[in-house]
Amino acid sequence: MTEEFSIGQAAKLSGVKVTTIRYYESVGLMPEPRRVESGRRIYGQVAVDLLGFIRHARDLGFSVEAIRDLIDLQESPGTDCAKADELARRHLVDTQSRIEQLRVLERELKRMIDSCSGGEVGTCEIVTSLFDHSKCQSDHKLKIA
Amino acid sequence: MTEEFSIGQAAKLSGVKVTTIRYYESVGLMPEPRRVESGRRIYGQVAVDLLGFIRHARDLGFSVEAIRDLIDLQESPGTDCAKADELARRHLVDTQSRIEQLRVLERELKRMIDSCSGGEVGTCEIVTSLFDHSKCQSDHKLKIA
DNA sequence: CTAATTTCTACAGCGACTGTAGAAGCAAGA
DNA sequence: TCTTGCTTCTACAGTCGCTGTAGAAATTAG
Repeated sequence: MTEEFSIGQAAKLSGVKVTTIRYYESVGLMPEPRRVESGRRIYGQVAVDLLGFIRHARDLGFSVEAIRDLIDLQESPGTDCAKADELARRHLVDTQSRIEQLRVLERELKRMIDSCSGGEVGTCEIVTSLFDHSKCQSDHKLKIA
Repeated sequence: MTEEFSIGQAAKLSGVKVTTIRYYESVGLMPEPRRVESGRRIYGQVAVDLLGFIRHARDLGFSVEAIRDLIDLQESPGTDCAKADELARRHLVDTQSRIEQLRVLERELKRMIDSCSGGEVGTCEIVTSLFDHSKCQSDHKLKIA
């Protein structure tokens, strides 16, 4: 006989919080589980594994939408995995460009902090350089994701 | 006589969208502007500069809360700039740790993509490694900010 | 048996906006 | 003058990925 878990046990086993599990169900990422007579959810090992999959993918920064796609893929194991590859690659590209953005911010912040010599706000480089657009190259092109 | 700008002109000059300007006003980041008789907002150069300041700070990833602090500081120019320095430093630390997180993700995504040799989803490394927890070191410790 | 914990539903809130709807103002061309 | 089309106005809902709240019912531990 296969094991059955309460939502709390599933949460502990998968590392996904109880409330988050219910949220995933509400947005259709998790299938609706069976219930005991009183209405409480019961999960089997398959559901717990799926939760682990979701958590792992979220840890890797995949959006819920992307995870939905990955689950769909995973549920038709005969398919070519080009789609999964593409999802991962796109996500990699996103990640890399986000890193690039943040590195520009890092440089600019360091510059601001370095040129702040203490003293008064009126002459503080950190404050004035925010007003003075021209000192910075990191404008417009960047979006904070 | 000082120039006056409509919200649309202020938006163009500052690079902050019209709707976003109204949003900043609604959360108290921008002061309530004067209005013409019909109710339309009018802005002066000072307000436009402030919008530029806000945009620049947002581009640098400062939260609206942090910007509120920076504006308060900037409005009392006799103060010591230690607070601004601290805000910038904390933001730098946040930025750097975010970069570190993303680098871990980048490595893991690359590993997944490299080990995917095409073929079927059932054996695809991208899908299976999401199920197989143990292959990855980037768990639990990371939070997607 | 009681107290504590878990679970349930339904809804509001977070941050930083963006989008929608419907009304009113305003400038330029026919 | 009329019309067309742009801008602006308010107020509210939606985005994402949850988290927190309230109040009730079920279960478990002592």
